[in-house]
Amino acid sequence: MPLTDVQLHYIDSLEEVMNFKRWLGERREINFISSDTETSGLSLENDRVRMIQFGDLHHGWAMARDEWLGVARDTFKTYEGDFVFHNAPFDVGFLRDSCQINIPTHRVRCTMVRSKVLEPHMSAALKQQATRYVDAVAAGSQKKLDEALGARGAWTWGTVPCEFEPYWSYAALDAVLTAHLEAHHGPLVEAEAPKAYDLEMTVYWVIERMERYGAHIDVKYAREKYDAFTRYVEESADWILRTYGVKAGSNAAIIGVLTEAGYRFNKMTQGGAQALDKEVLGDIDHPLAQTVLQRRQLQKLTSTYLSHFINEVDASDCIHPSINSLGTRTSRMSMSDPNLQNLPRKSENNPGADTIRNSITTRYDGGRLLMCDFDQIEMRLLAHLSADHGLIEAFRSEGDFFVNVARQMFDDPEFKKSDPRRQLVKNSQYAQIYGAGIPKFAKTAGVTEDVARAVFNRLHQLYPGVRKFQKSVDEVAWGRFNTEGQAYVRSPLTNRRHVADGGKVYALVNYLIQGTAAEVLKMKILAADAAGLGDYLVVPVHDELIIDVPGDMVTDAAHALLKSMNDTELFSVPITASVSVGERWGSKEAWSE
DNA sequence: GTCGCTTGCCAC
DNA sequence: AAACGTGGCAAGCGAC
Repeated sequence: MPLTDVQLHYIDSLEEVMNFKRWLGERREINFISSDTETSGLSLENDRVRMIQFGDLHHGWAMARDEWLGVARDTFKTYEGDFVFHNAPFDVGFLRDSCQINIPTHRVRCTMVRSKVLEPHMSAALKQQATRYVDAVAAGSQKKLDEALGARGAWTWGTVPCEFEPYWSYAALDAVLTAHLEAHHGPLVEAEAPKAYDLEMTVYWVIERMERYGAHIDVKYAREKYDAFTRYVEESADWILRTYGVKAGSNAAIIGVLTEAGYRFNKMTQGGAQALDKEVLGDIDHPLAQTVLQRRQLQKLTSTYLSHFINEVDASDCIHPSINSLGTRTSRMSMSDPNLQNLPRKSENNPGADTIRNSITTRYDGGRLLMCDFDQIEMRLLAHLSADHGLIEAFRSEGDFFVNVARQMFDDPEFKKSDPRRQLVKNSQYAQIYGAGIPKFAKTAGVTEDVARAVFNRLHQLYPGVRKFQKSVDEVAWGRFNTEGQAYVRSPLTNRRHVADGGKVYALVNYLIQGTAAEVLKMKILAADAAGLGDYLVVPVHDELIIDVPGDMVTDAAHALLKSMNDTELFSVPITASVSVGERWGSKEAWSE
C-alpha cells in the first residue's frame, strides 16, 4: 500500500477551513478518520496541545491549536464515524485536559493496540509499523524534521512554529499513516482476535484513571528513611575510598583489591568480565566485600524508590507512575516512574526493604489499602491448559496445592505445610512453567542435579498431561513455523497471538500461562470497575490489585473485590483470590469481617 | 555534557 | 539438541 496521491494541508486561512470541511463531509471508503496531536512535551499536567491533525487515506490536515481549536472541536463533535489514533490515551487525554474536548471512548480506535495484538513481539511505534505496512518512505519524515530542528538550533517541540513546513507536514503525514495502518490492521484484528483488542481498549481508560489517581506516600516517613540510608551510603563510600583507595561503585577496582587480598573470582558476567554480584560478595569474608554489599542494598532503596517518593509527589502527597497496559509481549502491564510492581518485599537479608512498601499508605483519614491477589494463578492455568487430571484434582481437593502435590510426590499423606520440602516442590513447579532445564532448576532450588532430575521425573510421572501440553505447544508452533514462517500459539481467552522469538519456542508455554494470567487480571480490573471500584484502584501487580478506600467503604469494597476477582466459570479449576488490608502496603493483614 | 552499553538488582 | 519467562531502573564508564 504505497503512499501515492497523498496531499498534506496546513490550515492557515478561512478558505482552507472550507476546504477541510468539504473534505470532512466527503463519502470515503473507510468509516473512520484518523487524528493526532502534537504537544509541547509528554507531561499531561505541564504540557499543552500545539497542533491537531486529521486524515484519511489521501489527505492529511494540520491546524494550529491557538488559531483553529474551534474547528477541531467542531470536527470531533460533528463527524459521525470512529476516530483512530496511534496510542489513543495520549491524544485523548491531552485533548481532554488541554483542549476540553471529550471524545466518547467507544468511538475511539487505536492502531498501536492493533499492532500489539497482531505482533506482540515487534515494535508498535508508528514509524516502524508504517514502514512495514504503508510505505518505507514514510519513516523518512521524522528524520527530515529532526534535521530541520537540529539545524535551527534553539527550536524544540515546545517552540517550533506550527507554520514551519517540515513540522506541520510531518504532523499531517502521521495522521495519514495512522489511517493507512488502520485500514490494514483493523480488518485483520477483527478477523483474528477481536476479543483481545476489545479487552485492551476497554481496560485502557480504567488504567488511565488509575494513573491520575496515583498512590499516596507518607512523605515524612520516606524522607527520614531516605536521610538515614543516604548517610550510610555516603559514609561507607568515604570509608572504602580512604581505606582501600577505590570507588565503592567500581566493581573492577574492588575485584582488584580483593584479588590482592588473595580471593579468586570464577563467576563471569555475560560480557565476559569477572562478576561481583551479591552471590559472589556474600561468599567473601572480608570487610570490603560486606560493606559493598550493604551499601549496594541501601543505595538501591534510596535511589530507585525513596528518592521518587520524596521528590515526585504532587500537592496531595501522591505519586503518579505511568502504567503501560501493553508494556510486555505477554500482555502483562508494566509500570515506570517509578515502577511500583517491583518494590522490594520484606526479607531477612534486606532489613531496610520493609520501609519501601511501608511508604505507600492510604490517602484517607481512617482509610485502608486493600490488596487482593490471585492464589497460584499461573499453576491453576497450567492445570487448565494441560487438562492434567492429577493437577486439576490437586486444586479441587481441600488444602494447600503444593502440599497436595508433595503428598503425592513423596507418597506421604501426612506431609505438613511446614515441611521444608514444600519449597522444593514449589520451585520445581515454577521451573516447569518457565521452561527451566535441570541445571538451572537445581541451582535455583539449591539441590544437586541428581535430586533435581529425580523431582522432574516424578513430576512427569504424576502429571503426564503437563508434558503432553508442552509437547503440543511445541508441535503447533513448529507446524506454523513451517507453513506460515512464524512460530506462534494463541491464548485461550482472546485468541491473542504469542510469538516465539530468537528460536525460543519452549518459551511459548510460559507466554501462554503468563499471558492468560495477564488477561484474567485485566478482565477482573474491568469487573472491579463495573462494581464501582474504578475510582479507587491504585496499582496492578500481575496477579494482584491494590485499591485505596475510605474507612467506611472497607467492608463493601473487600466484598466487591473478592466477587470481582474470584471466578469459577473461566477455567476447569476455580480462580480464587484473597484480600489483605492495612494502612500501609508493607503492613497488611488477612482481611476478615 | 549526552548517549549507549554493561553490570547488577528489584518484583511477579 | 538444548533451555527458566516478563519487566524497570541506577551507576559506572568509554565514546562522541
